[in-house]
Amino acid sequence: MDKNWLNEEEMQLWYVWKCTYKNIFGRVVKEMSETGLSEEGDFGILMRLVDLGNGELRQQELVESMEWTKSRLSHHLTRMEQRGLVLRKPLDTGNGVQVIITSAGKSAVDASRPIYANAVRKHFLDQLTEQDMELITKLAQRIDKMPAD
Amino acid sequence: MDKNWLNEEEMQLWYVWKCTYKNIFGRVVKEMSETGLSEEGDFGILMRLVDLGNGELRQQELVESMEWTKSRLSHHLTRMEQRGLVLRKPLDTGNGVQVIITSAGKSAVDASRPIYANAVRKHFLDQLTEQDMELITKLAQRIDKMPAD
DNA sequence: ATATCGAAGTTGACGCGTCAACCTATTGGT
DNA sequence: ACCAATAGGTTGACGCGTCAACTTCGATAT
Repeated sequence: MDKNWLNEEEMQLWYVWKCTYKNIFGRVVKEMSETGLSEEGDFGILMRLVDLGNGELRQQELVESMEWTKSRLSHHLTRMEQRGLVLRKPLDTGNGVQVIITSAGKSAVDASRPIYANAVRKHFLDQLTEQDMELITKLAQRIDKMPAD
Repeated sequence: MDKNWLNEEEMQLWYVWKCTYKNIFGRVVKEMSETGLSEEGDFGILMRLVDLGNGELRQQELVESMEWTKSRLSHHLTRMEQRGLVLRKPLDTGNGVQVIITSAGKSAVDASRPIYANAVRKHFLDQLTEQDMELITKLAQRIDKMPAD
């Protein structure tokens, strides 16, 4: 009963939680890989461009909506630009950069959407009972409320 | 009701789940950072060396126990060796490498254990209801049973 | 002995994230 | 008009993971 160590069960629960997350997320990522787009980055960005901005958004808006750092986004956009998924255009009205989806980007996100939806359903949503969903929502609220310290 | 898209609630639940994980894990990682050891890698390896092997283990045993690839472990050990946390010695009995914790490694893991325990409790265990724990356990079983495809 | 095969590790290249430093417009105060 | 501060982005270095290619050392069969 050492207060300074985790006992077997505590360790186990922590471990199981991490594994479960990684399994689910890993499976979704794996199914997404056939689309050539990554789940968090590529797909997240392209989807936002289309759904929120009808094809284009300011870089700053993307940063806020994704809760990424500007650095991370900048790096990622550079890579996506090289792959021909988006292009960047300096705003004429002063500071700022407009991110615009290319036709290749549009095709990619269109093709990926059903695959994404299926993967998330199959590996996550379909595995949850109604009660599970409620618990997850409540847990999320509790965690959100906690100071990150 | 497009079967090929995720609707608002589905999207939301998936998002919330990912955020919750990242929040919890991120907070634990952050508290660990003051120890100079990473949670998954450094601490996981050192802890296993001590608890499973009384200070040393074969690289292959580490690989199995951590469920890492040998490549990942090799890279990580190279970095840890450079930091003076472990050292590697070729086995005289043929193939294989023995990983041995250094005194610096031992001190580091000793000092980190309580910090780790506190962080996991504070940000994870203490936030869970009995019901949540059950959810996690049951979900894990369901997920494990599923073929990864 | 020899050829083969598999187990154990290493290596290099690449994509991803973070961090700190930096650049350059715009804005607000005096 | 001028100076400082801030907002918006970029860049370079570094650690981390993955993947594929490669080495090296047994074990096993012939």
